[in-house]
Amino acid sequence: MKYTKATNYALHIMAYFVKQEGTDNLSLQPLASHMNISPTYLSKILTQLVKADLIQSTPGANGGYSLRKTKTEISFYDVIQAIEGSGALFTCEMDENRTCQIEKVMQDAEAKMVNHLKEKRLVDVV
Amino acid sequence: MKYTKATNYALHIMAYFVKQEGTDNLSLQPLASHMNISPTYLSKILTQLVKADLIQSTPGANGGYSLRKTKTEISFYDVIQAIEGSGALFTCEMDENRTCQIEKVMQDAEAKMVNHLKEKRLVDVV
DNA sequence: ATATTATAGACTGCATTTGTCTGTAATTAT
DNA sequence: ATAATTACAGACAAATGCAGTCTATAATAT
Repeated sequence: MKYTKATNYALHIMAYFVKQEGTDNLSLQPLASHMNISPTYLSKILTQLVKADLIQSTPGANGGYSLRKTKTEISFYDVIQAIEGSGALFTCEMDENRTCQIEKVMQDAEAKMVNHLKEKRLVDVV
Repeated sequence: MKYTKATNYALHIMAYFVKQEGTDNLSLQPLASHMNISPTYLSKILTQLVKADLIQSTPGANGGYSLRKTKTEISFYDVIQAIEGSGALFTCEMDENRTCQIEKVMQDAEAKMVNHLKEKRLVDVV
């Protein structure tokens, strides 16, 4: 059980946006070189971040990507959720009808982690 | 990102051991029927729990499986670790040399969850 | 010895992740 | 208008990991 590589990329991408704050839009090609992944694959990750409304894209010459919210507004959880989706870490496969005590404990544990990820913002890593 | 079904089974198996406390060894076939999975697959899960020293097995007639520690000693984390291994939830794929701030935040978040799972014992679910 | 139990490892099928390839759409500069 | 520049979308393929089966082997009690 582990977060995907795509999530790893997404977090680093977002951190990079923060570092480049104030400069022009970042466009796909240079960003791909910097991240050392192929432009088309990077594009798919960026599109997910766009759909989650964390960054915005503008096509055409002088276009590119830029942050949509401030670095204090965007939490780690926002970025992770944009890539991983919002599925629960554990869902009981048995006892589907009555409430499962095991599931309850697991959900409490997950909540502890999620709270931390919601509190941590992009600004905290730069 | 989600815990595997095997982990789900393992937690339920361990809870069942607690419920059956004081009775004879549980053997594979009946346990498989109760869990509604195939004996061979169940066997693989149980073997992992044996290797993690959470249960013990005795072959031969009247053999079977039984708890190795008390229900107050065995934590959720012990069981999960037995199946999932002890890998980190997030490891930075970049910045392998210098310390990665993103990784640090993720590890802190994971620690919050792990602490909860270490505090919760089998006895808490029955 | 024989029945009963667990153990080990090879193997298959399936789902997901990680990419690539190709083409399309939108915007801007000239 | 047209060309250059940019992002977007979807089909596709390879690799990985998970779920589960099959078959054979080892250990123990009676």
